[in-house]
Amino acid sequence: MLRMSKMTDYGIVLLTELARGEGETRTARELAERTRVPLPSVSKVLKGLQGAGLLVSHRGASGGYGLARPAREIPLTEIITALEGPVSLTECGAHGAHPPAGSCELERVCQVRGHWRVINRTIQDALGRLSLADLCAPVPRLIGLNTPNPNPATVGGVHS
Amino acid sequence: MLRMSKMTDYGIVLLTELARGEGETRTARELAERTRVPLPSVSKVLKGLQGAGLLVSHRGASGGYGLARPAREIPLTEIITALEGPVSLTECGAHGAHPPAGSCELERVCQVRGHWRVINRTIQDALGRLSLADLCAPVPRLIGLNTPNPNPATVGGVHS
DNA sequence: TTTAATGCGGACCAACTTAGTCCTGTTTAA
DNA sequence: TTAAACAGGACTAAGTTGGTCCGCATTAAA
Repeated sequence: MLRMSKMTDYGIVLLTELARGEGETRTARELAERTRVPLPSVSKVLKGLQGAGLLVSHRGASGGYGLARPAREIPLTEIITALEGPVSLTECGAHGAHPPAGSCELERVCQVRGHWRVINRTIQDALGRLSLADLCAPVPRLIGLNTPNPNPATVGGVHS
Repeated sequence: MLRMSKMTDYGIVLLTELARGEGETRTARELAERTRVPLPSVSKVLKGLQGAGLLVSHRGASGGYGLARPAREIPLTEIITALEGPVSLTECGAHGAHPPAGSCELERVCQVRGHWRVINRTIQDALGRLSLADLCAPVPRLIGLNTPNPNPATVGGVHS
């Protein structure tokens, strides 16, 4: 588990497809055909991405969707956040510094909260270092993610 | 979103409580009282952790639960995996190398899959570097998670 | 030997979430 | 004027989740 929703998954597939077309706008139908994602779902996801400012839409005949920014400037975190809210493994870390008071009834006794901030931040950093453009590149091992430290941008810098 | 289930959250709270007692066994009731987690849920979670080999249980009067290993040797990934299955943002990366054939109907056309392997691996690594013992330590900034890395690639800050 | 405390295993349910469908607008190029 | 396309919902079926409850098995201690 610990999964993204299917819609988010779709969203990423659709965005990469769009990004491959560099600047071209695509209709929902077209994207559905290319990616095999069912059209109504495509439509729903694209609406969401448009609302979040990642896509621009053109209505009317020969309308469609296009990236609002170059793929290089769209971090993966932003995509995920747009489609399923803040990236945070726990409820209590999701709303910035102050969770709505009382939202976690264990607040008073919970000894672990402080750590989640760090963990969530780590994951956000890891995801944030990948851009949509990276996801379009054919080779999967482009970034020195785990490989012990070829460059400074190693994800998370967790290495004790 | 991208949340752990509440049960997993409970599990971690319970384990840290247990770890604080170094070697002592605790009854489910006792843990429920200390953590304010409802007893039936405590019971359910502890059963799960026992089944996964993280806890040992002693039945009968004056029984209870204890850690199966020193807290230092229990990585966070293992806890999460025990309670909600493999840590993987996407379905298709969850079952090791081969997803059950056909489980993802986009398999043929999906251009993104390779990347998920890397991303999932990254998150697993990040979580795996923290042990239960780390979560018990009072100070949250013990590990140089982000700090040694004041580089510009920070994105995550979705919610300030 | 009896008793009471404790974990074990499962069935069960209500509430919520998710994915997917569908419909009626509105906009716009041709 | 028309048809293609997005906008914004309402709606539904299926699945998941959190939580409750029960009877059984085990065991320390009285």
